[in-house]
Amino acid sequence: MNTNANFYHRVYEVVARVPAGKVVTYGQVARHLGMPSGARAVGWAMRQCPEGLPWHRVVNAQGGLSKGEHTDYIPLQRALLEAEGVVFDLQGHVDLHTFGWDGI
DNA sequence: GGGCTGACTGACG
DNA sequence: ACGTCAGCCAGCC
Repeated sequence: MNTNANFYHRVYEVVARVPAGKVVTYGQVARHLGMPSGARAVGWAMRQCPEGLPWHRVVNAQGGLSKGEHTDYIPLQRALLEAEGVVFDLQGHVDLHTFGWDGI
């Protein structure tokens, strides 16, 4: 197993396994890695923004990048998710009950 | 070794 | 529903 892999590497593994049209939350990924409260650490890993990684499938617990420090990538993420079939509501967030990937 | 920052989350008023 | 505080983990100075 890749248990020896670094924390951020595991994050990329999980995100890369997220199917198109589905989204996962930082806390969900963190929880999967064994850190239920390590959502910030996951966010730090995402901040690296490695190419080839579907970072747009990673959203916050609200179902979107609603508001925060870096909001410039929100419209980009929304465009990418919509291209995969994800639907945003009038509030600008995704329904995690429908598009939330429970295969994690 | 100590402190600060950050693509977060949950709880409280 | 909204604004604010504290907690959490990894990396960097």
